[in-house]
Amino acid sequence: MTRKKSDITQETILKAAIKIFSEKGYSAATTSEIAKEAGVAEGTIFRYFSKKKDLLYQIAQKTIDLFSHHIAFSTLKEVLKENETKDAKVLLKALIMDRMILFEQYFPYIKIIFYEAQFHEDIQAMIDKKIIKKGFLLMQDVFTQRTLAGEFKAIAPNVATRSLLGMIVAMFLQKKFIPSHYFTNDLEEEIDIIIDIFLNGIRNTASGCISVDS
Amino acid sequence: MTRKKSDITQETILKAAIKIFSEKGYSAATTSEIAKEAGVAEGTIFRYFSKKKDLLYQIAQKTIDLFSHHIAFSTLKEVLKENETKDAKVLLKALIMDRMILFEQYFPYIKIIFYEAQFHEDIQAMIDKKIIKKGFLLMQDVFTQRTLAGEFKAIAPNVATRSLLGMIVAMFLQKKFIPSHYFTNDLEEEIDIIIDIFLNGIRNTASGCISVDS
DNA sequence: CCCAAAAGTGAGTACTTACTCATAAATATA
DNA sequence: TATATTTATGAGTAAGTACTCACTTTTGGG
Repeated sequence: MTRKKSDITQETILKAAIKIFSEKGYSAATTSEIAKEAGVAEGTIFRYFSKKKDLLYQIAQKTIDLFSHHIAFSTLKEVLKENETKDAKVLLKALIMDRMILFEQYFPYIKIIFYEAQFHEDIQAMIDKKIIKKGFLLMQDVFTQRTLAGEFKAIAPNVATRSLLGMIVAMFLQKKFIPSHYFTNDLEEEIDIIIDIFLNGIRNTASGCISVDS
Repeated sequence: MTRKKSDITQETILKAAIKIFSEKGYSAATTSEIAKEAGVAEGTIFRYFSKKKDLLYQIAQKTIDLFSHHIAFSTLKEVLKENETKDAKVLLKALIMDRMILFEQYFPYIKIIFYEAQFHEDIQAMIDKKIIKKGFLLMQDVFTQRTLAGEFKAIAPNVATRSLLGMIVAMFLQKKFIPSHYFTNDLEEEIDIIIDIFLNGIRNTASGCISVDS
């Protein structure tokens, strides 16, 4: 059995809305433009979404659920489990690569919900509860575990998580918005540098610390 | 001699616009609301700014100039010079505290221009040229200098700069938007942790490296 | 092929928006 | 005080805007 026509139309409209919202922002986007992008009459939109705001909320809901349940934490957990016993360097690389793919793939979605979260407290609360908190908890487990094992210092795991995230997001945004003259051409090389900073710092250990590599 | 009345009115309108823009975003903000906030008639706005967009551009221009010339780089340079010979820890702390104060003070301005940069390529170009590039160049000097002195590793200075910035911005945004349950109550303590991560990494040096503190 | 239900349409509506302009008020000049 | 200039006003306007609804088209089962 083929999918119901109404489902297809609804999805087409949602996709068009995501495109226009992420290009112009929610407020500057118009329903007529979304209709044009979707290839339907303007009235059709309102058969599926009672208000313009409903479009935004459904996009937010969908994106957050997507991240929360199916993709984000299942692959994240997998990556974490796969590399549980491996070196921190290997674990972090797998982790970051996994996150980069997600970011890249869902960039329009992410742009919309993170921007609109500013103005809609309910969206903000959803992101906080279903993405940030969960993600942080998972990461904190990793840090706590390796701290107990003596591999990591006893640094506040939330600060460590947020710092790593900050470095990655900064890289990603630079790649997206000002890719011109700041980057090494190789993404993996750059990630390696970030991991090295995160694990070992930028201070020259030769001067004050004798490194014993395995 | 007192200031011309027209200058005062113009500034009042600009301030009102900054408030409304940063609260609702440029598109969702209305000229009638800005007029109300400024305590003037709607028509008055258009005696000083021919279009609504002119408001945005003047705000952007003003903010970028402010950052570029007067406040940002003069104090940044001062901080750098003052701490030139001191320990990296001291330098970075002075640097971050200085940036935090700026961020805090001009948060509404920053919000507006960084958000609208997405949609206005000219604003994006201005930010890139007058803030990001200049700031990065200054920071890179610091890193290059200390790398040559053997204090820092030979890590790509742009990546190092961006990583440090990413960690700070991540902290700042968390402080602004989700201050509830992630933070140690003490900001300075948190900055110390970030600097420690940045300089020494989170890996436990005791296991593979013998630290020699001064 | 028929017809009822489902899906789609787009002109129309009530409202808001950025922006104008003739007029009024405030201020400066003499 | 009288007059010229600058500054401020807010009703008015044309151009959207989100959203409605009477109507048409499409779909699928008997």
